[in-house]
Amino acid sequence: MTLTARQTIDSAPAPAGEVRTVSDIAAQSGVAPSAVRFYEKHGVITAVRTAGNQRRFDDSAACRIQIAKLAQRVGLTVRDIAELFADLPAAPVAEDWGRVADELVTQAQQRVADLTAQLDSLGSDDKLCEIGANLDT
Amino acid sequence: MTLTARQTIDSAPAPAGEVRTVSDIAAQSGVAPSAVRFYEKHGVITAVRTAGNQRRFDDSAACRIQIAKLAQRVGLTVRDIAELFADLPAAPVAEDWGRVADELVTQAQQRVADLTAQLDSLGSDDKLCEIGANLDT
DNA sequence: CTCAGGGTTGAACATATGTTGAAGTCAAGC
DNA sequence: GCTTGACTTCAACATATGTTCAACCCTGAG
Repeated sequence: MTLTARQTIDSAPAPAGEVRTVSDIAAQSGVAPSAVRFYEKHGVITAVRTAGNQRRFDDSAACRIQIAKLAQRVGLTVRDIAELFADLPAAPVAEDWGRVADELVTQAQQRVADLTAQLDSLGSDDKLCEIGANLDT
Repeated sequence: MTLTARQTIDSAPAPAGEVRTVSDIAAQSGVAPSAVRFYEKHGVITAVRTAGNQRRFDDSAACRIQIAKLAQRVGLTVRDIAELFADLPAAPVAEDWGRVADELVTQAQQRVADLTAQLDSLGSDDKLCEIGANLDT
């Protein structure tokens, strides 16, 4: 452990609310603290570290997690979600959230569109799936 | 193993195509044989057994699996899918497939509707998620 | 009947998504 | 400066969704 002069974060001008701990985010987002650590590990949220190596989150973390839980319900994986958030700035503004929300809804709708298209093609007569066979009984 | 007079299945009047093996279904549906066994174990498909204890499927099995893969993409679990198929008759007719497809699309659309509703409520000002905060910078 | 190819089970492994617990460190009030 | 509660990491466990492997059994063609 050669920790080379790590300095406390409040030497940087934190924009305002940068003091959320793991428990804070867990409480705000309604998941377990272990899940918060899991999401950080997988890039869904990001943290800065205190001089003592503890995670500190900003307000956006709880929001990201709540969106992530919604995204999972429509079939996105944690990796998908991390990518969805990839272009979110550190301190997102309403516009940024709107873009992410739009993109998420678009992806979800695309999946449903794929679903209906594939179901249709499964039902079409020249396809593999004999939906509509044995009509002679 | 007290096997009490197990008799061959072709003593019953099989409706026509009841001779698909695991490999057949795997090939037809584009998944691995191990997945076919997995889906049977979890109630997504059903099999009858030969006198020698081998699985035999009808044509609907491949179709169920293809639908199952689509359903997974929109967030349904294998359990969800087994339930979705619960009211499918043994030899489904086009109508039956149609009902299942409709139900699946409905569920998928419901999930997207939930997504948009929840995203909206996250964005609304009196809610937890301060989407639209730090507009003072 | 024999034999080759494919089926059976069960266990171990693999990935995704988390949770729990142990052992140790940090932070903050007194 | 101590104490207590929260935080750290790491490993093990747990569930969902499969795959792979070993050992053994069935089926069907010749």
